[in-house]
Amino acid sequence: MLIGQLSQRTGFTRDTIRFYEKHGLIEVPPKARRENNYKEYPDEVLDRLLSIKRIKDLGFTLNETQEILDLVDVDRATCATLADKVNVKVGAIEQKIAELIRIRETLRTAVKGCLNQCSPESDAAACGLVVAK
Amino acid sequence: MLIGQLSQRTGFTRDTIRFYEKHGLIEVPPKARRENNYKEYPDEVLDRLLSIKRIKDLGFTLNETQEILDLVDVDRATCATLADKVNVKVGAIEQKIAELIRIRETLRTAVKGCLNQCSPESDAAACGLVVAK
DNA sequence: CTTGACAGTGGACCATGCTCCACTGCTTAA
DNA sequence: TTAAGCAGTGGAGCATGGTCCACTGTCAAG
Repeated sequence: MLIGQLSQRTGFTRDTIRFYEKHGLIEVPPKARRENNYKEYPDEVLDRLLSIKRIKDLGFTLNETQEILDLVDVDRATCATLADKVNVKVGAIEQKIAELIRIRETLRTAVKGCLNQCSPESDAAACGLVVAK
Repeated sequence: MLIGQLSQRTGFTRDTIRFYEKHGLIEVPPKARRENNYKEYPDEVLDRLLSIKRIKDLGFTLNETQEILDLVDVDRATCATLADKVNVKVGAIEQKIAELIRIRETLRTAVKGCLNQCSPESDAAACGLVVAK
């Protein structure tokens, strides 16, 4: 399969696919060239790209994505190992959620405090809504 | 005040303060130089940096931070205007939270599905925990 | 007088994840 | 034959938020 096909089937642009190739997320066997020097991507690369898409959509970075794929492909990881990795990520996500909730509450509280103290036309510099007093 | 003092009092490194200066988050009056060419930062810069710190800690980007400060300092914004801006940010934060929760649930579901189907020693490639099948 | 700590400037570099560009070569249809 | 469209390569550039480095100048203590 040529890169255009691969692009169509995965939704990644050619540039993105080449970017992934540069960065080792996908590999093309060095021999996989047509006579005209075009790369012939094997079906496994298609699968790999679809996996990358799935994993990325789950909020993993490209580095993490590569780690996960290597865990599975290279290290032939067990379900337990992979589940551990996913659980670590779940923990990280929960921290982020907690942090965002904290920030949201701070902002909400600040707005409420402003509404109580100030008229809508008050000078924002004075009420300490966001800016330090 | 010299930059070292400013750094101590704000917790920003000199490099960071200079970075903010380059990018227009803080401004030093061109005349504010000692004879030896050292910059004499007025107290307003200290306040400004403390505001930047507060706003950044609330999850705003540097660009947003600058916009907020300009709104207050340059446009002498009202509380209503600023509160609007903050509410927009709250909305954005809520979207992020929702997205993270969605991802967390997907991951949790995947792990559960794996636990049901596979023994811990099963080959991770087979169970579709994360990798596309 | 020398040494260290501080000040100044400009620019390079880091991670992240692409995106775009230039320049070239191959293929295919009108 | 010529033009469009796809393929290849290498490298630059973008946004974000710094960090670090080199090189130079100044100041204060011993």
